[in-house]
Amino acid sequence: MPLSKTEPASNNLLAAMSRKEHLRFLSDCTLVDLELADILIEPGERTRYVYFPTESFISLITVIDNNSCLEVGQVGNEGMLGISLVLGVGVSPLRAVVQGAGQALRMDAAPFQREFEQNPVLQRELKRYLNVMVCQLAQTAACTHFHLVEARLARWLLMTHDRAQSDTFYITHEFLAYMLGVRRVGVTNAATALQNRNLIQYSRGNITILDRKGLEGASCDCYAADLANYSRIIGNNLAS
Amino acid sequence: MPLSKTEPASNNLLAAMSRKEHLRFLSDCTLVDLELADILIEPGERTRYVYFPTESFISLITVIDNNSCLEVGQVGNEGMLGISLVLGVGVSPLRAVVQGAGQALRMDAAPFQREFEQNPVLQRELKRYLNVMVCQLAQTAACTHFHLVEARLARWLLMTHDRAQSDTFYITHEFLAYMLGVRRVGVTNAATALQNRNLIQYSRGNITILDRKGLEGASCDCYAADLANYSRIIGNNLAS
DNA sequence: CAGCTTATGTGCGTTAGCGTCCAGACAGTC
DNA sequence: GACTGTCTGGACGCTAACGCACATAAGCTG
Repeated sequence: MPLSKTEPASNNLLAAMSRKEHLRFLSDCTLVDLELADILIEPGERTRYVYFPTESFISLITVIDNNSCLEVGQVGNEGMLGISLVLGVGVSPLRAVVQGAGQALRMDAAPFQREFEQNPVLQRELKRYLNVMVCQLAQTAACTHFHLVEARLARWLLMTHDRAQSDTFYITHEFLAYMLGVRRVGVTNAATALQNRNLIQYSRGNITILDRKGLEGASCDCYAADLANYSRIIGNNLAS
Repeated sequence: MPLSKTEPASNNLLAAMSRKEHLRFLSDCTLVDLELADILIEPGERTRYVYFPTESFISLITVIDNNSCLEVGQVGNEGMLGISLVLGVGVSPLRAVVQGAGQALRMDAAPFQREFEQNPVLQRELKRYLNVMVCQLAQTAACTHFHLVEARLARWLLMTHDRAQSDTFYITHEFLAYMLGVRRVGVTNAATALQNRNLIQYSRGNITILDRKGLEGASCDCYAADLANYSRIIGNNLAS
């Protein structure tokens, strides 16, 4: 599918390029629709495509002991899936699952690598972005270990809210449990607590953020730390 | 201190360079002695030096909530401290603490970046190494969350054994607790269990690995997974 | 509207790890 | 040989999260 001319699909990583570079880059991209729960890559698989979400967003998940899962990162229109190609490595260590349906720009790995080699602006952006991911990974490792499920859930909701481009999104407790690496019941309890405080409202998978400020208070500081890292390294305004 | 001519100090990342490149690289390095428990950098500080351990090794630690700590990586003679310079970012997200005293090659950040720009072999090595670190970070995040202290301790001992170049090294339970993000008593219990199984022997901080194979059995699979990642990406033989 | 599937809520007993305190035990020092 | 600081071991009650099983409830399908 050629890139639609009517859609002003945007991804922050590409925004810094000159108009000319940007157009050339887009000419190698395909605009695809990502569907909820699609698995874009599994650990150990070769990276065939890179994705630049425009409306969609993606969870990066570590799989351990053959079944336990833990989300260790998210990719929205601020980022890119397949970043390890920047390091010349074409095998993913993580599972990537579509968390929010929508469009994304997709490019084959080979042209992406060629483009990356010869585009200093893109290099700068992607290297910084990768650094942000590394910081988030470290933060998440500690957060997952030290913080209570309720605070971690609040953080997750905030991160997702930033990427969902909407106050409402679809995610069941079951799936959330799989992201946070806890029991479904643990999520239900934490979610009930947040709902009782009128911070969120949910029903059968449809979650609405009612009180963002309140959620920020309920979240651990990791959310704020991530944002601070992002703006220090990339220097823009992901925060609403 | 100029580089001693008698010491065949070696670091795996530099080994792939040609002899000429290697010598030029070393001419910009200083051979330094790292002392146990030295803090080489704190989160948020600028990277003034990069270090290539030859005999020494270093722990990378996430600091969260102003006091909680968690080790998320180790740097021995297979690696480098200051790797984020590869991404053009000169601020460390982590604390780096000397875990094993000994020598390391140190270089100022500026000449390192110049050298990196113009040395494709070094680029390839360091990019791959960074990829290994990212994989380990993700692995550690999940391991820390899902695995029991005893298994995590065994993993830590194995990782350290690989880098200590000796069956005996110095680390108190107190310090170990700080690495693993648990109570000192938690470490004592786990260590006692391992000692009772004749896998290790310790006294007042001096730990000796008695039965490496046994330790591998007591460890979670994360140790093996890390090794597999390392050899897949870098392709050498860190494993004993 | 009947029946099914999916999502959420509740209620057990169990457990790993926590925070805290204190007791022993070893090693170096005066 | 007594003193002191450091390291290790054990005990206490506490709590977050676990595993499991079952009960409601909301939407979809026929």
